[in-house]
Amino acid sequence: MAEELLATDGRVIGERATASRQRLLDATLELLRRDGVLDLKVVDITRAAGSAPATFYQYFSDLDAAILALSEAAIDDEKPLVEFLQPAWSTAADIERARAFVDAYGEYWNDHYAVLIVRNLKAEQGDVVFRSARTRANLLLLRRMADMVTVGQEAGRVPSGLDPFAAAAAMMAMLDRLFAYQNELRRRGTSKSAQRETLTTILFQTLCGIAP
Amino acid sequence: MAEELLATDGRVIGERATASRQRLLDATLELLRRDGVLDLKVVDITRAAGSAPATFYQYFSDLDAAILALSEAAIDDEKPLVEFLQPAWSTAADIERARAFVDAYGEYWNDHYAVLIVRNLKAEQGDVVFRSARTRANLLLLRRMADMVTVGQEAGRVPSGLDPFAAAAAMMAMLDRLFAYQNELRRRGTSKSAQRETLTTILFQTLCGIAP
DNA sequence: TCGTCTTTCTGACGCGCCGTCAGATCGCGT
DNA sequence: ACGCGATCTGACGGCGCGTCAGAAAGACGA
Repeated sequence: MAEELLATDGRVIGERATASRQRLLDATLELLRRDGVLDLKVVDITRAAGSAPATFYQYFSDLDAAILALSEAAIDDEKPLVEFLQPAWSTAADIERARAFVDAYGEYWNDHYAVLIVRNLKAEQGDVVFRSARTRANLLLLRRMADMVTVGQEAGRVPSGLDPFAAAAAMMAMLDRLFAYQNELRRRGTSKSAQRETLTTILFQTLCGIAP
Repeated sequence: MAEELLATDGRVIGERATASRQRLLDATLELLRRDGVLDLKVVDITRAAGSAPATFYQYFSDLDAAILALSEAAIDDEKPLVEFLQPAWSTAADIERARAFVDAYGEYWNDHYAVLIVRNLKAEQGDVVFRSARTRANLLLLRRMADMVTVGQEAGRVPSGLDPFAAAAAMMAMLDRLFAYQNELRRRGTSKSAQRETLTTILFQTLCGIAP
């Protein structure tokens, strides 16, 4: 652990510098939450962190580098979610585990939405570095889900027309956007719990092949 | 039709001005495709359109306004998709219509992804204008899908745990990201047709309640 | 306590884009 | 050919970017 953090000039940084770097990251996250990427400015970040603009460039080559660092931090919180997916759901009783997974994913998304939105944007626009960050973040979950589909297919519960990995990706896509439509749903009078229940049902049915 | 287009100062614009405006929109779209939002600059747009920077501001109050105009244009191409959803799929034979819908949606997304990505980003970040644009674009489809779920529930094919509108939103979310994971899928060796088949199956099963 | 060396921070600068305004240019109607 | 509304533009002040040389802050031995 205690990764050897580097400054942009390549030198290993000490304790004080690490603290400064972290203050900059904190400020970046806060402003990203408040203003969104499009209005994110390094001057504002350094103002918020109480340092000079030049300091920012000592630790990050540009804004992207800082956002990427935040993305990497988010990955750590995604990994534990895989626990909900193994062993594979196989009986109707496993619906509880599906519900727990949906809840946990929602919480994860809620904690990190500001960063995840940007990471996904960059990945979709073809940025290789961000794409690889997303892949690294999602691959564990994707693989588990794909395995669940395969298991379900072997048991004859899941339609053989499903490509396991594509189905997993479809479910991730659905979850990734769990909150994208939240306001529309709220306005239509759909409660949060109805939304959660709906996602659970679709997920369970698709991955496990059993309609609750 | 032939909307009365306005300049930023409120006057109705004539033929020549409309052409200029359109040239600016075309350039905006092209650069949006090529560089993404984050690197989109009005100087570049006007350079590409062969006019002075000031001209841009004659027709759009800022970059957002131009992107919004592009979003509105995309809506027209989304509306026809509703035809695939009515009347509601009710028999196993309707799977063909589901497949056609998935294809059509994919094509629609392909034509407009650059704009749609930005529209969704803005909507997710709380921009009211863009959120309303997205709602207007999606509401027809969402309503139809929700109706299909209700019909399926009444026929006892679809789990009653599904909230019709939330399920529709989940399917839209999944489709919205049809291409977000495309590269990951391609790299894993999942063919385009397998992906299409998978989406069709999930969509059909969720909305219609029949596993193909 | 002091001097020196290393680490870390910063003020200031040149550059390029933003958004605005006053005035130039266009082209239609007569 | 002239006049006038419609349309376009060059130029400008302001601001954020990213860089660099050097200042400040600690660490450490004497």
